[in-house]
Amino acid sequence: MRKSALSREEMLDRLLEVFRQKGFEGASLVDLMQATSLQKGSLYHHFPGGKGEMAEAVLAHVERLFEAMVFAPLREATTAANGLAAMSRALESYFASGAKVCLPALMGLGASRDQFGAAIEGFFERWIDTLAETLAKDGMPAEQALFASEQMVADIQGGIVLARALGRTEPFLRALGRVRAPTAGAE
Amino acid sequence: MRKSALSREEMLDRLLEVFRQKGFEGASLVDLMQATSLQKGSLYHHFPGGKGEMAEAVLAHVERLFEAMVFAPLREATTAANGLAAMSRALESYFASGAKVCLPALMGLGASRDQFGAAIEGFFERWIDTLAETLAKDGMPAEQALFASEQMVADIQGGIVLARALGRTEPFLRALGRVRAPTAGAE
DNA sequence: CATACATTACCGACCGGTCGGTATGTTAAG
DNA sequence: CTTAACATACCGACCGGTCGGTAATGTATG
Repeated sequence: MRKSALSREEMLDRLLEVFRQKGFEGASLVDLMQATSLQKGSLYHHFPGGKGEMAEAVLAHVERLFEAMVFAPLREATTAANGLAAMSRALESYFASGAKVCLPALMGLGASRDQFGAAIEGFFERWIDTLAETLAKDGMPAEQALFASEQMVADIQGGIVLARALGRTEPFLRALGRVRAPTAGAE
Repeated sequence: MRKSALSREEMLDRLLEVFRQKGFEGASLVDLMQATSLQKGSLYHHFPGGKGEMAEAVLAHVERLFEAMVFAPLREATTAANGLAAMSRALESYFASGAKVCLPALMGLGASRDQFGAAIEGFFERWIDTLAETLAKDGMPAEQALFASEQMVADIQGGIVLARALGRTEPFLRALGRVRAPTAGAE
């Protein structure tokens, strides 16, 4: 068997970057070829289902990344404050302080939601649930923890929207600050 | 002069709906033709600049809609609570309880940001500024009002992201509830 | 009132280019 | 010498955009 020039992880990383910058509809095969340094036939060798399969694989890749960078630290944290701090740190680097976009959010807003709804839904459900379990470590009642988690994720996603729209990173960084802060948040 | 079958407002409304559902890249001229019941040549008669000019006009249209439905009520409100309630009501209907998307946000996240950055930035800046002025009516210091406004808009936008991603309207409705609630929010 | 004319809305065929996708190799490592 | 990785030539469909033309309306003129 001939060895692959690019590991599958590396491939998914590069494809992810294209989808993040251009969205599903906006990303052309030429874009994906250039990003991976692969010709069309080679791309279809790895992803016989074409662009759709690439996006599906990339979404699963994003969920794995989050599992390692965000969800696991949340679960392993002994206190809610520690977990929130770890999440905040991870998000700041993954989203490049708000300059880069959340692919599941972008695809959820657009028409690609129809095709990839399950993966998108799973991603956010897992994020919110894991976060709620972390908040419950401080004794917060389950229902309240769920609402507070939903609010945090909404605040973060809105922070990304504003950061991108305004061309400034501060709205995102302030949203992260609110997540870390013990005072603000749910009543 | 021949009278137009569709008023320009009606035209922009229908184009807006297409861009909201498919995004800028995803909306094809055929889609836009079907939505307006106009042939290609007619569309180019009204928008010589093509799809780009249509999107530009639609963004301006959205800002006018918000001016009438959201900004004006905010300015005219005598108390912050009244203004927030009016905004909340307007947003719930405009976003169809979270089922429909915010076009400036969608375009800001995608690649179309490069082309329409100014309009997108203006929209959100105006929203946040108008909201901050409303909060200042209750005596909130200017800087704090600006941060609180930014948080509210972020929370709402995040609510839309989550509502779309999860296929449920509740995350958006709860975000609106937080905006209306006097207790929660900025510390 | 009639009619000529300018103006504008609208139409649909057509353009070159790019789209996503496929079929058929060629290369190289086990 | 099999098999996976990679490459290339090619396809029909669709893309955004252009263009020559037609139909309907307002206005100026007689």
